[in-house]
Amino acid sequence: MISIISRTQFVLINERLRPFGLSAGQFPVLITLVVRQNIMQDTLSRHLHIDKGAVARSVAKLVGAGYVRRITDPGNRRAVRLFLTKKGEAIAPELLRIDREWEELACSCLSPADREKFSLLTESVALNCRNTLEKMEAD
Amino acid sequence: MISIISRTQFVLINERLRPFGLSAGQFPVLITLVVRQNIMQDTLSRHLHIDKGAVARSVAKLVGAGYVRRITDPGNRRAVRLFLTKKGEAIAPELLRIDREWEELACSCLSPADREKFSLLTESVALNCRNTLEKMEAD
DNA sequence: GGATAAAGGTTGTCACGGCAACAATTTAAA
DNA sequence: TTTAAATTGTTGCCGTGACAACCTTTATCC
Repeated sequence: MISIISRTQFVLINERLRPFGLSAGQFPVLITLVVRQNIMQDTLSRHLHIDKGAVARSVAKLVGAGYVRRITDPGNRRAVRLFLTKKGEAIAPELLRIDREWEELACSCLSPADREKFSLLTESVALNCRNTLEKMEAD
Repeated sequence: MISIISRTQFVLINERLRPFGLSAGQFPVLITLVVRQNIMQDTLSRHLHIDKGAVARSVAKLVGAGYVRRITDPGNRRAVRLFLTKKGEAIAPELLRIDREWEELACSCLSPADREKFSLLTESVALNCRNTLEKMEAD
């Protein structure tokens, strides 16, 4: 069931981002940068629990499409800091709207109390999954 | 958060199926056949909400690996009916165990009441997602 | 019976994330 | 100070599901 939800999100986001020349893979990175800029790719990768390689590719696409700039970190030449461009900032409201649209599409069948509950439980499970998996990988 | 859970499941199932020469993409099909055989690919696709092409590929792999047989439907030459082979039946207990392992990994952080709640809410959301998306596609 | 539409499965193409390997840089340890 | 380990980002490869197009068969309609 979980993967149905996940896949459906992918389809919707893909469709909504197409007019911007983007696709679903770039959404998590973009929406994170809308909320907070000046972060490294590695931070993004860890925050989103997405593989470094995938983040790098996503960022490369966003840079290529003109929505994101990379600035080399002044204190660490390996690292880059990510910022939205003007073009990126211009679509931020639409990205947030798409995010809410998805939320509404997914949870319109739930009462407000159940929405809150679902959100909390989902977060618990997600973090538990990551923690357990990381523990297993350390073994 | 939902995609984190989904991706984690993928990683775990991938690892658990590797000794059988299989991967996560085949798991939904296999586990469905453990529960119920003699179904068509199209039925599988609709039941799992996975694209026909993806199901066809998954089935092809399972057939190639010796876990599943295809029998042409006696009343409809387009359709095939899917059955587990002896080899497939032999690993059925392990598949069910893996399924439970995943469930435990994901939900070990929840109380039994919350597990039940999460399961119900997830199912509601998933079906709502599919229904809404299909309605959108009909427009 | 013939024409058209729908159904069941196959194959091509694409973008995606995971895993792995790598290079360059930075940090930690000896 | 030197060496080893860790960090940051890049690229290769793989399997996956979505979308599309296609072929054959079946169903529907006139």
